[in-house]
Amino acid sequence: MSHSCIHWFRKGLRLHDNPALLAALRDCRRLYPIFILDPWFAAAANVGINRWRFLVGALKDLDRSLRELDSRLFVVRGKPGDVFPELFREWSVTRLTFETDTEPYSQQRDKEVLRLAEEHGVEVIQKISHTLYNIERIIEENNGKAPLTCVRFQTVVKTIGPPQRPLPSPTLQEMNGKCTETHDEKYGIPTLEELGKDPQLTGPEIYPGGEQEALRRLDKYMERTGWVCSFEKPNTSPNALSPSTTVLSPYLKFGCLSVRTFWWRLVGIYQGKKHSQPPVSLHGQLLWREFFYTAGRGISNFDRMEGNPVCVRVDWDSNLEYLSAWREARTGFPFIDAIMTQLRQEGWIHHLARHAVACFLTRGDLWISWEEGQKVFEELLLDADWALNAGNWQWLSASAFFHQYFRVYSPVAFGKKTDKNGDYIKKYLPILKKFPAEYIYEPWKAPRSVQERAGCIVGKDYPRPIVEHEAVSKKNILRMKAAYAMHSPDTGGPSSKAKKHKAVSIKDMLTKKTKK
DNA sequence: CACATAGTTGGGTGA
DNA sequence: GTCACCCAACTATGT
Repeated sequence: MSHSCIHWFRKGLRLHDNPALLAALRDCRRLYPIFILDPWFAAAANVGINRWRFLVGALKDLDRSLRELDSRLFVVRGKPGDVFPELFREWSVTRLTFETDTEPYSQQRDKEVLRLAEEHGVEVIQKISHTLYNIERIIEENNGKAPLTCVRFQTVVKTIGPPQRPLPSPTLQEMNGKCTETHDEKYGIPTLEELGKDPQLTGPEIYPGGEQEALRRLDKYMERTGWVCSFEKPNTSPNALSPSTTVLSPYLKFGCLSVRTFWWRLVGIYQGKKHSQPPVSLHGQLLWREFFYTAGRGISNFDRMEGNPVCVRVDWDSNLEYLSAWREARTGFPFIDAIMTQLRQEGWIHHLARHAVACFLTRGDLWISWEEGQKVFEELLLDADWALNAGNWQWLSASAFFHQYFRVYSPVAFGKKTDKNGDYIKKYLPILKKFPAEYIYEPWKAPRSVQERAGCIVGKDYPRPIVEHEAVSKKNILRMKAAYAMHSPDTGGPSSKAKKHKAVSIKDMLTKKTKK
């Protein structure tokens, strides 16, 4: 019982399955659970108000749970590099624990903190619990490179074996009497005002942050065992009026929910039953998360086109007018605008809805760089997660992982498959509420008399489409073809393959002829 | 090295 | 409503 410990919460905003927190409690006399908030960084960060609210909710929930265990959360203001030396001295700290984070930003930050800890004679314990696997181990098992296909990824993790089981939360007995300082102001939970956000600007809080809500939500969905066993992602609807999937992603992103807890709960439900398989099953969804975490760790410049070895170089346009129209939900395509409205208001949209708007922004129609889309999602999504965001944007823009660029989502046809009447559009774009179903996806095609009866004139009350989908997408497929011709999968850059490409095309033509 | 195969979730058409 | 097929021809991986 000799240690004075800081447990540093960053992600992993939970008590369940928190190995670093449990490590802090061993031989511990005093425990300081902290969260560091850099007000300068907060003001500059590309984080929308909904995600701030989610974070504040998660911190409040964490503080409440810690109080039940006779402890408290200390929210420390400042930069980690400035804060730690002070705290080490003030609290006579001998040990620092935190969860491993594989993002480049975090790696760099933690490197500096490790140095400071060493300087102050503080022992550091890091534990892996944000991912199912040790991401570095996956890369090692794949000969030092991140796998680029899901099949390969699955093969590699199979050799490692099943993920570790989740650990129990600390008990009152373990925590008791280790927190003697009380505080209200200095280390209190921040308000939205303190973060420079106007709480008036928030909508209804559909997905409140916090571990308690995460576990409640998990329980709610895991009760439906039939649904869980038959879950296949492509068969869920992007435009259901209430989410057709679990919306556990924001809770996984902040670590309010442990991915291992989720994984093993699914194992329990699958046990002895016929169930869907990765990559489309719920287990599959968690493996996709690992897949992109691995890519983010193993591929340099993963959130950019330049210097990113797996990313095809495309001559994207910069078109502020198109970009703003997309971001502000006024492209004139109701399906796209409804999705972008839901994103801004609620902070979550279905995965396939993300596909539709991402394809539209990039290779499908507007020919704008996926990096611009990445920034908008980074701001507005509650579940914005660095590696997943970058990876999925590359996927959808056919820049990496996915290469069948001739498969284009139609901003008109795609939504009709699961919402013929356009109820989803009417929910998020009330101006179109009175449009008859046959015109709801293409209001510009409605005769003037129909528009008048619906009380919505296209071009006045709702925008005309900013591009003509059919014409643009055909042209863009050819532009993708050109980009691929210039791309070398080995070096990333423009390449020697341009020459080789001609020969390949001729060869393809020949084989085609012989086939026929 | 050559070659075959598969790839989480496209759209359109016609049977 | 469901399915097979075509569109045109990509990359990563495995044999």
